[in-house]
Amino acid sequence: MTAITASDKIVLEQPCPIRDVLDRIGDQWSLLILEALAPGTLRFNALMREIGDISKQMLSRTLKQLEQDGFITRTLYPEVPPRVEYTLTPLGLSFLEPMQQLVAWADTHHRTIVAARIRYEAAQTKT
Amino acid sequence: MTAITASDKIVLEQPCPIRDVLDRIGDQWSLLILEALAPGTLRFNALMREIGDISKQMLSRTLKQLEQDGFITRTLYPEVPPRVEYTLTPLGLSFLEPMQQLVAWADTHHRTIVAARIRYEAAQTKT
DNA sequence: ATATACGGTCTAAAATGTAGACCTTCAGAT
DNA sequence: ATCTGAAGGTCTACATTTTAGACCGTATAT
Repeated sequence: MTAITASDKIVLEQPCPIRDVLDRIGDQWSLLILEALAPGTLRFNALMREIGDISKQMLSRTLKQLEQDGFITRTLYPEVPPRVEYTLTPLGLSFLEPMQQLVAWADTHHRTIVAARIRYEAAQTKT
Repeated sequence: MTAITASDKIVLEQPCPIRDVLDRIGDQWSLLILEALAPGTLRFNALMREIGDISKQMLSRTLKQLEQDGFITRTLYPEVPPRVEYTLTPLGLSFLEPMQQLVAWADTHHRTIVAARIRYEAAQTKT
């Protein structure tokens, strides 16, 4: 299911193009990272702070994947201490539009969803 | 991160509404299931066949979560053998629109993504 | 002298996902 | 009469993924 195998080989393409893309961005962190980068370039630790509860390893891995797929660029400034900046590419920027629609939908409907959860829980509890 | 704890209690709401929603639908299977239900009602095993490589357990669990959150309804017809139908609710239907945009984006850009992977791999390979 | 920040990697442990056996009941094939 | 298969799941054991946290090197601030 993942696009990186144990031996770290890149799976270049999967049978279904839709799944190929959704599998990559439909994980726990990708959307959150892209959203964090929407306002502009950020450094590694700034991203960690922005997202709040992601582990370094997952941030590092997910950034690498997003870079592989061309959503972001990684720029290393060989200073000391090193500075690394992550920026959305044109592809990443173009992705923002459908993603913002999703975010807008989430914002509009989350009350309804919370209500559904309460209703569901109530239905389970009785009996 | 998940909305269901080990003791199967429902987490009714999370601090950030966007994450509350994205966490739920941003897993491996939710989008795929909603997409499969877009054309109309489907039964459990029909969904399995439609999606192809989902395990029974994950299908069962994900459907339960989607039902909790009000995206789908589950209707059990107490026949023998039992028939269970899953259908999008109005909320689920309203979600289709932003999701289709995402799918359309994926369809449009997946060639670019595959190209980016090839470029990345080439860049890694040379020493 | 010590602590902190930078951007990670590594390891061990915890959480999550998978495959496949199993359950009940009935219809249809042998 | 017996066996098979399908329905919609659950349960268990195993595999994979994620997490938390130590560690690395250098340099500035205290």
